[in-house]
Amino acid sequence: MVTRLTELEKESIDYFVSFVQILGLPKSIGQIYGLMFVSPEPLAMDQLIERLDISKGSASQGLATLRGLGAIVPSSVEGDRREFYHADLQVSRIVSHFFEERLGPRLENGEARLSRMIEIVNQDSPEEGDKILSRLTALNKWHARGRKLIPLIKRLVKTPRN
Amino acid sequence: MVTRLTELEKESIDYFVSFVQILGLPKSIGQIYGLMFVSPEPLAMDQLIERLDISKGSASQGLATLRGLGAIVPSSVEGDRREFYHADLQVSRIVSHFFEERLGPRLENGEARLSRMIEIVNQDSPEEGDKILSRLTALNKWHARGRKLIPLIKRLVKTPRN
DNA sequence: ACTTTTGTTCATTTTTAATTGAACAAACTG
DNA sequence: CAGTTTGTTCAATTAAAAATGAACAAAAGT
Repeated sequence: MVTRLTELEKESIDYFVSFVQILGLPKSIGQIYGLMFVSPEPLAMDQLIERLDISKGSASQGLATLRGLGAIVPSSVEGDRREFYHADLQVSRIVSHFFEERLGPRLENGEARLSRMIEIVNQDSPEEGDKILSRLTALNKWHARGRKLIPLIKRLVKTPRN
Repeated sequence: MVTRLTELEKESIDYFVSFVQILGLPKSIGQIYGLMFVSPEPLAMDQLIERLDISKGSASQGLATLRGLGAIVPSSVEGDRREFYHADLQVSRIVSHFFEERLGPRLENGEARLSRMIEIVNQDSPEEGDKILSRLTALNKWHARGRKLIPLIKRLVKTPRN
């Protein structure tokens, strides 16, 4: 890193880097968000590039992703042509996005595959397939639970009570 | 793949490969579990190697991980020295393990880092740090929620009601 | 009109993670 | 006890993901 980062910034960056990695997002996104999170003023892309010592490409891509997540908000600065951003406190957006975009489609895809499997067992070997069928049925229940889990998590994650 | 797999096996393997990838586990683990899931008889390591066309190393490592997760159960076959395994239906184990081993430690680590950050702000800039401090406090609430979320998910995932 | 600033895109490079297979160890076999 | 079978470990290879930076485009300034 070219420009020295404060202790606070370093901590925040590390914090969010490890956070986004849980969700399988690239490190650079954590760095960007981490720096913005503790920055009182909004930041522009070239500031990120310099302070985090990342490439233009990573910065541009990272900002695009964070914008897409709603995790950062564009904010213009008087007399400056650049686009500035500040962190949106709604970390919930990132988490919600994760569950909606990542888990949701997989659940659906999984359910399709699952019915196909049940069909196969029923057609090909309805006799000896008992054991397998019960396993597949068990899996099916999992999907039902998964479907319940998502809105539940989203609610927990969104409501800022207590 | 050397030995031809049935349609059912292929579907199951694909299903679990994409499942374990959500959790960030290697593909080979999904393959192994997927094949076992639809296998009426328990399977030994060399059968996995042959049917899935994976290496000894992957098979051994994969089995070790699945054993560690409690996702497969050793079961001996009369008159055969090899170690056989069958899939444990408790998929919950895998999910629980994920939340306990992966999320838990990160939460703790995150909390430590968070208090450090709050300390830094209080020491270095108790005046102008108001904004940042409120952000950090917001984050703290997130940890509280995360802590609540884990047992909640584990309960949902474990109880086989409905 | 042309020069500069700001930002995006994407082919290449770098980094990271998973897989392989040879070497080894332990347990059985005859 | 020599040979075989079964399984683990780990250095080297391969494959997948992320980061880089040059080329390009769009808007602004002069």
